[in-house]
Amino acid sequence: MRNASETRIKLLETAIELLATRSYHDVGVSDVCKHAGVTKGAFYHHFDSKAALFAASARHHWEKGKDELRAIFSPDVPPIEQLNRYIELVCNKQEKYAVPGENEVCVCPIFTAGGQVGPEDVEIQNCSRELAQEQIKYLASMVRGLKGEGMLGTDGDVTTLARMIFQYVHGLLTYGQVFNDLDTVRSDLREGICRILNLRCEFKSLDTTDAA
Amino acid sequence: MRNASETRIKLLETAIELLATRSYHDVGVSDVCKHAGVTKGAFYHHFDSKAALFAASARHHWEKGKDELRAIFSPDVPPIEQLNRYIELVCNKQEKYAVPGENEVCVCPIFTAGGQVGPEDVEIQNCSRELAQEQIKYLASMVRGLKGEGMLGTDGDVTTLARMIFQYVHGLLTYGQVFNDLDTVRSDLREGICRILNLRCEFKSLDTTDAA
DNA sequence: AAATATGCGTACCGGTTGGTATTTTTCAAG
DNA sequence: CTTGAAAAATACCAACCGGTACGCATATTT
Repeated sequence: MRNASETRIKLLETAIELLATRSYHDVGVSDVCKHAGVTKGAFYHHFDSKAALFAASARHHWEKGKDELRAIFSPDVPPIEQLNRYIELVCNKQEKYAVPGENEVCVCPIFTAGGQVGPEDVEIQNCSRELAQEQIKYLASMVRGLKGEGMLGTDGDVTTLARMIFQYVHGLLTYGQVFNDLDTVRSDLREGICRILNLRCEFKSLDTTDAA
Repeated sequence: MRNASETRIKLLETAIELLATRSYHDVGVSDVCKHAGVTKGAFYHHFDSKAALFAASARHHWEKGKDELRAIFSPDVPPIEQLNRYIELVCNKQEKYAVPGENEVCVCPIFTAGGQVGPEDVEIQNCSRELAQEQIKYLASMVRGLKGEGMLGTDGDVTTLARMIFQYVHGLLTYGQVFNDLDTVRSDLREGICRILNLRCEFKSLDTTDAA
């Protein structure tokens, strides 16, 4: 009777890990078990179903990363710096979850899964929507900040812009995954976001001291 | 022995149709057969495998739509009009393949499938990449046109911009599919593309007579 | 210490799915 | 009309996968 919550967490994190580079259907319960070093008996002791695992897994992953997000999008951080850190965060995730040589690029496992299951898997879809919206909220606060400091060339609804960034980043990552091309992801990420925001040229550089 | 090529085409088109609203794994060979009104015997007479069907299906779909694309991106059509027609095309696909009430939004079946299969399904992935690149080429010619007429606010590499539009549209459609929200797709599509292109405000309207 | 509950392993089941073997039908050439 | 090959139907299989039954060990309770 080893530590129960430890096993549970191991399963949760293994699930997300595998989902980052493979599709929902490609990641089987047995896969997760094998990688987590437990058996199916243990699995179904902790979770009711495969869908339940991935929903719980997504929420766990989100909660774990929430502090990081809060730190990045904190009001203490200047908006332009928030943007830089967000971009850096996306890149860091690549290094963390991608498998160099095999799967160079990983997507947002939560949101992607939402698009890979049918309407019968309501649990997954709801989770996907919910967390996407939360992420967009954080982005919106950043956009509001940038707008407040007059860094956006053209006007635009804050929420719409945040949603567009989310959409773009997701599309970019999918592109990167299909082409297995991390370099393009890296180079397009910043420019794509800046274009959507219509960020004034003088603020586009990495150097945040420009903002002064 | 009914018309052989007819059944073959029926299978090809049924496959794409189903793939537009469901994931690659959710669309079974039996599904395709049932919807196409043939049996598995007929199916495996025409195709070697499920992967072969979808690869062929994607190419067929692409070839069928190529004339339309050529018409839209023809040098005879003013660039701004090309953009309008492209946006309209994406919306029209929605009306054609989406299932109102159930699946409001459909994604590009070819490219999406590429992200849903693992590296073992090389056939599908290659096809996905190939056709994505072709589509980007068409977009690039449009971007080049817009740039040539000085309609783009900031400078940018033509191919990069085309790729970004592709990425964005794909991300937007996935978003629409997950949230089952066609309205957002419609409203974000134009604005998102215009922002990526940084299209000068005076050309943003639908009315192409502005360009004069 | 007996009783009980929890954590987890082993073995297995039922349904689905991609794919095959075999037969029947259809059509066209000789 | 015969023949032969393509087209398509029927029936079937092996593999896989999500899920279950059940047993056993370790902890917790009484």
